[in-house]
Amino acid sequence: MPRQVDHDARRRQLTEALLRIASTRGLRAVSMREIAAEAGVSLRVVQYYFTNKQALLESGLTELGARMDHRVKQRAAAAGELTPRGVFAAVLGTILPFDEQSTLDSMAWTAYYTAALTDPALAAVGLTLPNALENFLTARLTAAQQAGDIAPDRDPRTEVAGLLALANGLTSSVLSGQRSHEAATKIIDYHLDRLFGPDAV
Amino acid sequence: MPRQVDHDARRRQLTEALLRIASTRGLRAVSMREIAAEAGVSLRVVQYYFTNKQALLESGLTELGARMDHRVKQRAAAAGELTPRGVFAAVLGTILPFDEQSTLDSMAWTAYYTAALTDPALAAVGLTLPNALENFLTARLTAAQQAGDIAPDRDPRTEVAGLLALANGLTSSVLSGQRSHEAATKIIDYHLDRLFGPDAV
DNA sequence: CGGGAATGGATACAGTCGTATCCTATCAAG
DNA sequence: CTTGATAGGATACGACTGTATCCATTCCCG
Repeated sequence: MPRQVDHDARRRQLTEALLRIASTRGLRAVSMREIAAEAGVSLRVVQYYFTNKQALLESGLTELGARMDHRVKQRAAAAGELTPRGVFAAVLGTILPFDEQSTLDSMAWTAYYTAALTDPALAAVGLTLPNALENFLTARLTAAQQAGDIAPDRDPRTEVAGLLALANGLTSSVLSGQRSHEAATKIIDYHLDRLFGPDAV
Repeated sequence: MPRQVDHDARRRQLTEALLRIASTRGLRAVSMREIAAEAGVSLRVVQYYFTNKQALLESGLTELGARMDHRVKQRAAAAGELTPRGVFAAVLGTILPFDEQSTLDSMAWTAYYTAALTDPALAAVGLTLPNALENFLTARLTAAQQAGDIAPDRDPRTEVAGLLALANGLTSSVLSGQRSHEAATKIIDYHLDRLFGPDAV
């Protein structure tokens, strides 16, 4: 066995095992031993690379945020030159679970969100991405308004808050099987139509 | 000690203790012994009135649904004669946490919702109320459309789905402290204005 | 080439969990 | 007054939890 080990890779491996458990069986099924089994290592290894279970949990949340961030950028890049409406469609469309992996991540995200309601340490880590998203979109919408792309009587921050809440609520209903991904996308498109006007691209 | 005991009252007492724990410390903090301590009884009593922890959990979810149902009717009654818009304002306003008790219940509801994602038994119990709400509001909106209260090109079910998702998403952000109750109410009112027209009561 | 750090296997510890069992009061009915 | 069901206190069980410790490798560096 080598003495030199890529610690970051090891930690990533364990974090991914953690997220796999959390997204399929819930955060309550996450234990040190379960992570070890899922990652195919011994319990000692999990202890070796993470001082605490708490540290492990926070690492999982950070990884989830990074994945979401990466997905948004990937979507935006695939769409090429983006109109203001295109930016919103990309971001909100990325919040919705649209393939198996993003569905699993949304499950894990929901589990973390709930845990954060009664665990301040997780709340601090978990709120950074949503807040950043809201600020980013608000800035974009304010610029779009100054460019005349949306009506001047709209309040950008209120609009963005509503759209993000809508996307989150729709994610919930898609995860619980109440609605399909397509139905949720239609509802978002419908609201974007109302905001940007029906003939905006 | 009497031999005759009101079993329903006993079960309600225990269920309320369970919900108090779930809403303040999360479902993960709910154990048979914690419920006993919270209710001021012995562990044996909890076992005596509920065969399982699972039965206890399902009872908590049922009670949460009943509370929500009761609150909606109370609000609607307080508003007296209700316009179509009034019905929507009452229902959606009741979904949002608006006082301490409803905030606690929303916390517990969120915890249950997340648990239901990986626990089919809970999902069966938990989805009945949301589905009933959606059907009820869709019927109301369809009637309002036939009466000419909303534009004929709107799809009632899509509108209702969007509004319920919005209310749920706003509830999440209020619970996590991202937004105040007033800000959330404003966003809902704003969307109701767009649906019913700004001069509807 | 030998020693000390890096890595991880094996095991132990004190708690807590859900559940089961044993046993004792209490009270309604015969 | 006695009997038997009801109600609940006390305690035990095995499984699982997070964490700590002991010990054997392996490999880099002097």
